[in-house]
Amino acid sequence: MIKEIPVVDNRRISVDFSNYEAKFKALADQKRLQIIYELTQRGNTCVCDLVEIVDMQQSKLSYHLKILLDAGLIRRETRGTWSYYELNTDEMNGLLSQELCCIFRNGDKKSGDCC
Amino acid sequence: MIKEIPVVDNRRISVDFSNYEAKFKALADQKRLQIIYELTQRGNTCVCDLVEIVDMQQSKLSYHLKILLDAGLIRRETRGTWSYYELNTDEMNGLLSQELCCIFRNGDKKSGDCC
DNA sequence: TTGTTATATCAATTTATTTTGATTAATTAG
DNA sequence: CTAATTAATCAAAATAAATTGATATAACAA
Repeated sequence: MIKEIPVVDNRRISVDFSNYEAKFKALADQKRLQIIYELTQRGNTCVCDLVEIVDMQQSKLSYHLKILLDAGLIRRETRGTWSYYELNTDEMNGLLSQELCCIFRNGDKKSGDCC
Repeated sequence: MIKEIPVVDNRRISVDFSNYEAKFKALADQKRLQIIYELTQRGNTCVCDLVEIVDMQQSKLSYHLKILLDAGLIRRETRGTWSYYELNTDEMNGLLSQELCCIFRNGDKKSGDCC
């Protein structure tokens, strides 16, 4: 069988795909999906509450929040000794389909709410 | 600080989130994203071609294709000794945003193509 | 200051995933 | 039949990610 040698744009693959890899990796865990689900439902939430909501030991929760934060899927806001986390709506909406609305993302500004 | 004890629906989390976990896990790898990208561009593609396109050894490619197949993100069709893989359009479109059109998914039937 | 709370980080361990090369199974060609 | 080809699977090794308990840091209260 005679084949064309395909041209593969390696720069794109290494630069661009790694970005998506980090984001999907952050989503690729049930505990983190649960965290995202709760943030989708509740909006801005204190870690002190999240510990109980997701029933996870503190250092473990902190580890998973960091992965979501580093991937840019959530945002942190610190008030005193408290940390509050919320979804990064733009990132999540740019990544996930409308069908996941109210599970792992919220509505778009334009099209309004979805649930 | 007085807190409400939150009610967490554990059945939902274990049953439902695990399904999404598997799908996002399948997406959480640069090599698999590259495979998906190529299938998005090319449509139905033979493994014999894919080996060269993504420049990956055969057993490794087979391993990654299986992960995508098991997650339901792609479909296989066998003709003789050849295997052809293509995107599972419905699954990918139900999962990923319109913004990822022509990278990791294609257009919807209704709204037409996106690139 | 001293003690307490909230949360992040660290190091060690455990667990899961990926890679590799070899083998197997199925199909086809000679 | 025998040899060659395609692609899946297997077991071992290598790599990566998650869990745990302990510690560190910073803010605040007494």
